[in-house]
Amino acid sequence: MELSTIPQLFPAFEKELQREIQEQGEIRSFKSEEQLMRTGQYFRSTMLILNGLVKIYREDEEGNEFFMYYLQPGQACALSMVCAAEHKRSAIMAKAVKDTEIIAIPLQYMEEWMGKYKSWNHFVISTYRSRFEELLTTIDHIAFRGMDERLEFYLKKHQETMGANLITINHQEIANELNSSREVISRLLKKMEQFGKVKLHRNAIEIIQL
Amino acid sequence: MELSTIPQLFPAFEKELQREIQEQGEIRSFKSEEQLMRTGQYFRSTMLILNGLVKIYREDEEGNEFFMYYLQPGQACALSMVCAAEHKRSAIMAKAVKDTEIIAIPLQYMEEWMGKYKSWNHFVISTYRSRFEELLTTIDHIAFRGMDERLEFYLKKHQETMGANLITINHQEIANELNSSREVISRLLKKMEQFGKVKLHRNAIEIIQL
DNA sequence: TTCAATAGGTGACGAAGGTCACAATAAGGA
DNA sequence: TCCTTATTGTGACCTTCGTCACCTATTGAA
Repeated sequence: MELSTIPQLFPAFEKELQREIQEQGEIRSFKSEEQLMRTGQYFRSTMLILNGLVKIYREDEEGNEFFMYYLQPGQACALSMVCAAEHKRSAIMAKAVKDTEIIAIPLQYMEEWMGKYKSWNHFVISTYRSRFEELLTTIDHIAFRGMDERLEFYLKKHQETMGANLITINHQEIANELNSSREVISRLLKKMEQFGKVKLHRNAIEIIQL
Repeated sequence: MELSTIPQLFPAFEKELQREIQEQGEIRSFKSEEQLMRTGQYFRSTMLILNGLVKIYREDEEGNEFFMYYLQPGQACALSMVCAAEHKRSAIMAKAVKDTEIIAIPLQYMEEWMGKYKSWNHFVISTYRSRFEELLTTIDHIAFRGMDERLEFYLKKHQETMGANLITINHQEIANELNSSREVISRLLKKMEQFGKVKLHRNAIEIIQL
């Protein structure tokens, strides 16, 4: 990647800020399936996604994980901002779903830039905003919807984010991400197949009509 | 209230900012039970709570409401910030639970002050932060916990926020706020009474031991 | 090709929680 | 006091979902 991608991904940032990011930020690479953040971890930096794709999960004490939203290139992890700023443990887990590169911004710069660069300030705030809305949507689903609707929504999100109609995932993983069980997901998928919404394959689900 | 309370409630704000708030902000009063914000409404201002107490709810299309968190004097509604800034409809509902006064800050100042006053900037960001955490806690509860635990948590929050062991509320209202049904809440409360955790009265619940 | 591992299918069952019907108890007016 | 209304209690029943047991199908390595 290097010198070209920062201006491309963050065109709204001042030239000077783009330069500082490149100077002070530390690039880290993660293989697909690798964890970027673990629940309980402390942060001394926030992370901007350069390429790849990241999923954000909430975990409980028993290790149940619960998928909340995707992070794409050009976005930042709002939680890493919260945690770094408040010196708190991470309450979430982040996992790469493709090979992913991020750039880690140390806390000190993150704060310094807030006063120094308008665009950074705006970026931080709009990151909070958009994640706030994602969380509200998530709450809607688990509070008001049944597993069938949640599964459809999950597949739809996956489809949009990946830009593909063939989702390569198995039932067990979906169950984990929705905090449900494999059998339930299998049954619901079967029903969706009967309604012509999807076509089931081994290790893959083909979206027909959602 | 008037000229004294702003410095008291927002001591971190610059004198000049406190003055501007008083000049540009519009004070509004709400009786207990009155709605401050409705789902679907547009905002042109954000609101700071001066006194009283406000509850924030998520609503779905069928009018089910779902309690998320309290707002107390000295706090701001993060959602009104999001909505005002993005010119979006409100996705939440706010209701006064005591007689409440707020001060409404028009969008233009809210944005102007972001650059002008460090303390305002910090206030906005820390408002997002704390509400973010509240939402995560809420998600935890509905994703991982049963109704029994959620009810206990609900009562505990109520107790802490009101600073009283006697909660005047009926079972139906609790059910609404937890998006459950009256019978379920009645049964769970009965069970809690048998365990000596609460004592039930008409229109009131007395907290013994949670 | 054989076998073990992985993925998915299915029936039985139980627990949590929602719904319905209706009884029992206040509380508050007329 | 008597009647109406609001609140709470309770049993019966249903749906959704989680769990268990066990089966079948696919795949890939030995």
